[in-house]
Amino acid sequence: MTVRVRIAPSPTGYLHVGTARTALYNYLFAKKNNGKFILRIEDTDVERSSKEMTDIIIESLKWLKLEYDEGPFFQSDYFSHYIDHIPQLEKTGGIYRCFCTPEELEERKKKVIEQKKAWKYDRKCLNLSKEEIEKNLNEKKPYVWRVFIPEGKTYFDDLIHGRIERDNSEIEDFIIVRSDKTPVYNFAVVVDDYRMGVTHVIRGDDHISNTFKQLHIYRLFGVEPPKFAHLPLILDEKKAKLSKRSGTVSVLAFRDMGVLPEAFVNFIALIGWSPKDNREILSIDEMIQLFSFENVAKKGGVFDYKKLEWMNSKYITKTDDEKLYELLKPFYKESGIDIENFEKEKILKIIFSVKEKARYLKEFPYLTEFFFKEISDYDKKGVEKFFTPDRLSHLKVLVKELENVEKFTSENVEKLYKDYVEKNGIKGADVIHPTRLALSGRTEGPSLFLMMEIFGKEETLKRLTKVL
RNA sequence: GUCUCCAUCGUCCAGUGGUUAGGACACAGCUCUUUCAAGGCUGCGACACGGGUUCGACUCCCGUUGGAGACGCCA
Repeated sequence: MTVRVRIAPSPTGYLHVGTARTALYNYLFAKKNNGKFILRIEDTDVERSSKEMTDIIIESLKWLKLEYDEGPFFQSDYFSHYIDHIPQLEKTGGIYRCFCTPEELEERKKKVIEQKKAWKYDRKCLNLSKEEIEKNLNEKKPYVWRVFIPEGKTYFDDLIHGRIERDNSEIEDFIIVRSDKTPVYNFAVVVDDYRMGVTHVIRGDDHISNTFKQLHIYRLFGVEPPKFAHLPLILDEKKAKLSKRSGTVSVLAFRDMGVLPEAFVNFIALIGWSPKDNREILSIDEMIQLFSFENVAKKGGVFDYKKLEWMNSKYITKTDDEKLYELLKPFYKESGIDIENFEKEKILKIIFSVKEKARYLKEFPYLTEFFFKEISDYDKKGVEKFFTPDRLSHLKVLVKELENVEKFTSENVEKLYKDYVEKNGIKGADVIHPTRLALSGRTEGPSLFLMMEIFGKEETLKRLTKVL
């Protein structure tokens, strides 16, 4: 039997980091087993679903390079389809009409909770007589369909947790069809997963309680349920389920910060899973190779921004300059610099000069902005420290010598500085720091001699002369 | 509150009866260096607790405690 898995986000918000990781694990499992990865949009909540969000979800998946083999399918396209199954289920005697209004329910629920008891639907409509039902129907009273939960126990063997069991008395007679005839999540999921031949349901463990309900629907259909794997949740610093309130959770927000998709995927993969040998940097192919539920943790994991930063900087460092050039265009544009207006070779060198420092692509413009604009203000402390009379007098001499350099390469410039320092018995820092400050206005930055080469002779001399 | 899940360094993971309990991030120090980073080295730092089982428990069982999740005509 070929493996078929799905990711089933609801288009009521951006693609969440947690959903992204669920998608990743589904993807890894599918690829590992030569199976199919399906995208299904769970939009049965018409009120809260939107086309924009659907587009964002698709765009997010695309950015992550988690390509789906089938879909996207939309549950809203099958609305009538779900209801078609009701007569079949009714015949089993496993579902029943409930005419209780939300208001009535609310009232009864309140009373029960006041007595500090757990609320569960009280089955008021379970044993309505044929006549009563007819009467209600004739009066056009709205009703929902509920599943009757018999006595006993419900259990399943989770691929990650092992057997999970729950007494049926803990499961209420839940609703599968709303009074407006639309299916509720638990019902739509079962119908779809079955229709699509989903073999493994891999989802967050916040769905465990839904699984029990869904199992009862499978039972009524007389159909073998799929295998389940409930993933531990991704947590925030406070160890609560990661949510909008926890900070940035939208996948595209990470893209916009300049996180590389490969780094992001690598990072989220490692929350809740790791290869046996503790490797940290893994390509998607390696992950596919190594993925197994045996290595998936049961415990929820905190989303550690610091580690993401570290990993992203690793990926940036190893990305080649040409590729970075392409990726960086929008980030520079956003800060008002059109790098395509400059000589590409020069931009490539600029990128190279700071790529080991950047943690996010977004940092490049700031890290390199002095290459693109004249310096008007110099670091205050730096000025006090480095623009002293003695140091400036050295610079003055250096400027003259620099003028005579024919090939203005970092090697040649460096040699010139080294020779000068030795000849005059001073410290390299005494001329290097003032030079850096004059060129960039900063006390820190890329390798100085490389900077000089990038600026070229003319611009270097211009900037140096300006501070003398 | 009820039910379910979970429990190794601050954080993410290794560890599946006998280990000096390992790696990574973070943090601190040292080193390298023209600066900041990066790199290299070192350090700090954990088996929640209590009972069993066993010759022997971080590893198995049971409790306790703690944390999380679910308790919608949301998904």
